[in-house]
Amino acid sequence: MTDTSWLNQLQDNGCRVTSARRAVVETVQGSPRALTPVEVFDLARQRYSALGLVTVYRTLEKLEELHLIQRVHQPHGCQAFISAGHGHQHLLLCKQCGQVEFFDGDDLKPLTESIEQRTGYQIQEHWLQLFGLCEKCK
Amino acid sequence: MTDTSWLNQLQDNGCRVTSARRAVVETVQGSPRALTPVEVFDLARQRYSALGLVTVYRTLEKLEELHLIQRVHQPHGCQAFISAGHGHQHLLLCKQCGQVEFFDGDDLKPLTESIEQRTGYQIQEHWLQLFGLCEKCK
DNA sequence: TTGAAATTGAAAATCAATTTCAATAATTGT
DNA sequence: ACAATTATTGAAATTGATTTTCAATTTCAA
Repeated sequence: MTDTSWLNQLQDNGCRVTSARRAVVETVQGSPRALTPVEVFDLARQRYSALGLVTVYRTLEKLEELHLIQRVHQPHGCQAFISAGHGHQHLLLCKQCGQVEFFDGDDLKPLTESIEQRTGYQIQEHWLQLFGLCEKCK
Repeated sequence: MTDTSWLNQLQDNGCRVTSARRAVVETVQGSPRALTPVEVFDLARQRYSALGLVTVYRTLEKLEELHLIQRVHQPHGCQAFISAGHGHQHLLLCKQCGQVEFFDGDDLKPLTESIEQRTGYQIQEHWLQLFGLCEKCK
């Protein structure tokens, strides 16, 4: 998915394409790591120096609504965003460099069914995240 | 694990046992749901009305350090705490009433090994959470 | 019982996130 | 191209959560 397509999607949802949004979109889109709003702000200002932090928050909110980005939960904090995976995916995070990757192929059916049996719960969703070292960092 | 034992563990780690801490400990210990600092504050003041919110934050911090409680991450927020499970466990959360349960029996080895092969990552930890409806709520 | 040291709550400070608002910029229809 | 409409902007003010500071109090070991 390219920058243009993100901007197009924003446009298709009644948003206008502006320099501020372009800067935020290009920054988040091009990052292999999850970025906090302030990190996005600092990086995106290299592209558009008049950018305000408030606009970063607002743009991230819109991008999240459109499922173009998603929040990343970590032991240290949960304010960071990464461009979203497609469909149902799980996260793989490098504890060293912060790189985020997605993987699918989760065959959790047997596990969830056994838990449903054991606990009486009706399971609707699951979150799975793996933490480790990426190829470069290990 | 009983209240006394939590207080004993605090004491063993150089802390003093006070009315404020007793109120916080008893509140968090007895809750089937994850509680935010403010929720702990409101509930614990029923036991010790002079309690201050700052002390709640400080006590929760100590209890987390001793692994007696743990933070619960949810889509809506990540500020809530629940008494910790023993050993490596996973969370099962009721989306209706907020009840938290633990389960183990995670057989994720095959999955993580396959991901290591596929991605080149060296996986060190994993987080698994299931969301659904508990027996009463479904 | 006493005295040192930890703990307390209130107030102030910090930090993140949201709201308000007048000025500006992007689109639409002409 | 142009004006009119409407969304978007950044700054400032606001809110809300968490942390720090500090003098008074409480715990506990001797």
